[in-house]
Amino acid sequence: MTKELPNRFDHAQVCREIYDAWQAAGCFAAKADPEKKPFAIVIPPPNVTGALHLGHGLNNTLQDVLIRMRRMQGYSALWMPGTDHAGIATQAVVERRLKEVENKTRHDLGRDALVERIWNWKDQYETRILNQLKRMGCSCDWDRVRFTLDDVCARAVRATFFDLFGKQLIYRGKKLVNWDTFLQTAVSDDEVFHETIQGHFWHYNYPVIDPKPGEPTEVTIATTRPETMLGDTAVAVHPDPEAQLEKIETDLRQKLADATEKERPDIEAQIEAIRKRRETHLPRLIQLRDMALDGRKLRLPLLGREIPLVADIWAKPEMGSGCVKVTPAHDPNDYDVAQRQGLPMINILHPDGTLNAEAGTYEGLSIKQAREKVVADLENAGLMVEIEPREIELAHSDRSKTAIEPYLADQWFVKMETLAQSAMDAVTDERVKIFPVRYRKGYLDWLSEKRDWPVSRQLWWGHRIPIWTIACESEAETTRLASKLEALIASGNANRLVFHVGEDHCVHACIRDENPDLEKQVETLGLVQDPDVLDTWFSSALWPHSTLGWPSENRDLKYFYPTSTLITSRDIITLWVARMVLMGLNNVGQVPFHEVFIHPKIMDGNGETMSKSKGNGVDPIDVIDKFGPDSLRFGLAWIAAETQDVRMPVQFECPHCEKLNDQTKKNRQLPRIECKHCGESFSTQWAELPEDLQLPKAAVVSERFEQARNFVNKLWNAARFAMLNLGGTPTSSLDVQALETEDRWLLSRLATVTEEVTEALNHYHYADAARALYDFAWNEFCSFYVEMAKPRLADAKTCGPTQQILAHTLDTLLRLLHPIMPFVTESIWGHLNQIAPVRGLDNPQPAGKWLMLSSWPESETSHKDATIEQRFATFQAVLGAIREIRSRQGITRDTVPFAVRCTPQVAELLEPMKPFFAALAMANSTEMGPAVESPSTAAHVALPQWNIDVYVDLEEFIDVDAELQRNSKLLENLIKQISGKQNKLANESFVDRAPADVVKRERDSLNELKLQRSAVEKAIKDLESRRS
RNA sequence: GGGCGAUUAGCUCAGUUGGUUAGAGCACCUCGUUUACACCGAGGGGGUCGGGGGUUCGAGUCCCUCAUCGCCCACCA
Repeated sequence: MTKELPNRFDHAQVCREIYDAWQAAGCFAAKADPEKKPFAIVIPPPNVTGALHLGHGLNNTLQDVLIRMRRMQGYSALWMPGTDHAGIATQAVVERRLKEVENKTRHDLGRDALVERIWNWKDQYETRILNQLKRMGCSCDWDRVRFTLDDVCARAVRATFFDLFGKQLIYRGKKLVNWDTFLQTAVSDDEVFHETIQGHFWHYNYPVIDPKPGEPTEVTIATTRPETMLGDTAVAVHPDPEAQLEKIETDLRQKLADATEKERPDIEAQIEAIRKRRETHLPRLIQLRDMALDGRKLRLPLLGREIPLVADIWAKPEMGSGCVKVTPAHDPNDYDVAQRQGLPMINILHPDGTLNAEAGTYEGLSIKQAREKVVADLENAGLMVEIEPREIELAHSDRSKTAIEPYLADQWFVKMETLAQSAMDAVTDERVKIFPVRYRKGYLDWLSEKRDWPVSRQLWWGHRIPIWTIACESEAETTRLASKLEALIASGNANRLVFHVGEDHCVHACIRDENPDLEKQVETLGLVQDPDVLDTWFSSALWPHSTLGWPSENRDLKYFYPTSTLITSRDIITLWVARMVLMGLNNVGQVPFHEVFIHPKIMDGNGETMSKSKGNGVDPIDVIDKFGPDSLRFGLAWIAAETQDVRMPVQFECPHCEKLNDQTKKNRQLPRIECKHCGESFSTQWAELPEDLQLPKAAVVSERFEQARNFVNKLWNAARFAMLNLGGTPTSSLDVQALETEDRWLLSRLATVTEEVTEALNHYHYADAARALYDFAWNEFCSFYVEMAKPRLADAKTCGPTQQILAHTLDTLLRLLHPIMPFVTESIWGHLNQIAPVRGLDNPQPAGKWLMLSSWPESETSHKDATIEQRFATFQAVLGAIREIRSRQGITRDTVPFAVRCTPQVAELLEPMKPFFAALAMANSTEMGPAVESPSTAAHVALPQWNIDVYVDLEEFIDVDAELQRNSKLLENLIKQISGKQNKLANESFVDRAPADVVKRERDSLNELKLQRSAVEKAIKDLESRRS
């Protein structure tokens, strides 16, 4: 059977079979096993908005590597899978699709029908996402798949809301929200992006009502949004402009004192501007301030409303006219002013962005229309002073790509004071450790602001807020209703219903679990359920315990919670990680996880983050199809170092010639591209026209995975070699100390690598683990041991131990590589089990059926032997020297004689390696030892760090000129190094102050270099005499 | 404006507490199809470690500064 093994690992064929077999054998199932220690990871639930890209590929690879290692280490390892409903993002995608395909809005469909559509979308993408994870080899416990909107998570959400509401940690308040007029919902700050557009700065006047003699008759203000003046409720001036200007000047002077030469002119100009302003503006500002304190009013243009002039610190005397209009319902800062000054707040917008009745004659206009009309009317009224072009940053909704309007709305908030503090404490006292540690700061800073968390969203897709509200007419009615609700609570609903009386006689009742009867009774009293849903992060925050069944007490929750590690990306440390910590503490009383690992982000070739909308995202499936899942995983682990993000240039794979075309900013959004190699056209994800869709579509991949693919193949072929040679492997115990140098070297290295890999993975140093394994497997196991094993396997006397060591090393290597490359290792394991089922050195044992369930290797520290490793390194160096000479001299087929000048100890050590010089470098040793001198026909390589000279006697092969040239270069280099070291050692302070061992090392090194120099000089002399 | 990070070979990145001649993969050059592997093997070329200053016997590594780039937070009448 082994002869039939193909010379390439057929991932397309094999991986599915292996994955299905693992699943059928129950390898992924995690049980609360009291005999084992628990180890749990909850997946950061991917959004069901779309398919996974390479960033998710990295995230999930790292989780799977860890969970597989822990499983092998004997933990009861749970990887909890699931997806996130991603509230606004998913609703926006579905609504956009609805608009594009059917030209309908959500209002045409209605709430239930839209939500049903979104569920369909979710089903489709959840299936796709879970399938992507499976193709990647993720060993999640698939029987436990959760969705943040499913019944289990819903119970947790309602229990949490009920609890917080009962503790008065959830309250209702007004807040200016970012209003998306297209989706007609509030969007969070994180879902807003800013775009610089060319706009204007309009300066116009507000007339003063009944100005006294000497007083200004009007106040000039400036705005980029003139239409909002319809909602103005005041104009503000600074309460103490003189002191404020003085303070600014003082600060600037301070800055000037510390400034560099380069900064000075700029600061000086600023100081000058402030001084000038004191002359030009200050008297008038003081006058206005006095008028404000006097309670004077202004006439709001166009609408004619009287509005007060107020003194408030928001107005900056150093800017513009020094006065600012106040529109509390449509500007966050103005909102603060209104709070301070007790001003009314006038909302001038309908939810769809058109103006409402407050706008008077402007009612019904869109914002754009209103702006044009307001500007025109101001000009007609002769109030416009100046229109100044200006670049402005305009807020846009990330979801609908339309402009954001600040909008005053009733919202539910979570009080953060105590919750945030608890989450800060958990990190400060290291109950939760964050790696790399630098991310702690951002976490703590964000939480320390303790800003209340607005949790309501005006959406249809999400957890409906479990609050029923009624606005009563009077105090008396409120009291009556309260007693009815109390009676309802007393009738056996104590843990199910709670209510609070809010402002304006509003009564809010919260129902804990889904309970149609109770809901009906509450609704009979006239209360109506809040139409809003919760912020998606509310349910995500519960993920570590809600997925384990909280609030119901159960074995799994007890056993697996707190979970062990959270592996995620840095952009959601605050939004998600911090909130999980505080919710976990509030609900369960314990942190949700002990450690958090923040991994790098994957950027495209231009250093931009990958995203679907930019068209630079890579579907892991494309990479898997081309390179195989093991290559994807190894390639990702290889780059997962902790310092920084990684650029991964992306290519289109031409479906005609399979060659790669670079993806650029220019071509990444084109529907069709012409292959630069074969000239044929192919389509991309952006294809829409029928003629484009006809074309074959290009997979988007990155050549970064070629290295990993080659490594998989290398391992596969090393295993193939083993298969061909391991028939009849002995199963007796081996005395390791009695083995040959190369055996002990390999076992020593294996012990070291085992330790390094284990240690690296324990500290999330994935790249280190991948590199250690790559180097060992390729350079040491394949390039040396396997090559050296060939002659030994052919000899009946040495065959047995060699087979045993080969089998054992391959066995251990497979275990170590398995978490990173599960498929190819499991496949090889199956073959190995047929040819050499019993493996080991000291009391060999039959191997288990599944590699994935076998044990993680322990480092055999007794095998570690620094002397042996040193000796072997000497051998490698001499071998390298011979190979270098052969290559330089262009000798390809002939066997050459060589001699080595070295200490007697080295000679003794090299003696048994003689056959390997023949096998690995086609070279026969003539002489080794201190007495060896350069033959006149020799090419020479010096190994200063070993105090060795290697001579290859080339006789008629020698290319004298080439050799001379090389030796001169060598000599030059040696002289440079010698003089460097001599200078160093001549430096008294170095000799005095540097540690003795460092100085000694330098001295020894210098002596060796000098020996080398004379050897090279002699070689040159010989060569020259030969030439002449 | 505040914070964090980055700048090392043509490209993408490593470089552990400061200490021999700074590494890897890809790309490049030369040679080679010996029965695991051409997705291979052997060898090679290529770096003033972003600029400047400092600490130190000694700096890619520590400190200051400048430049460029990226991310996060705040703000932007």
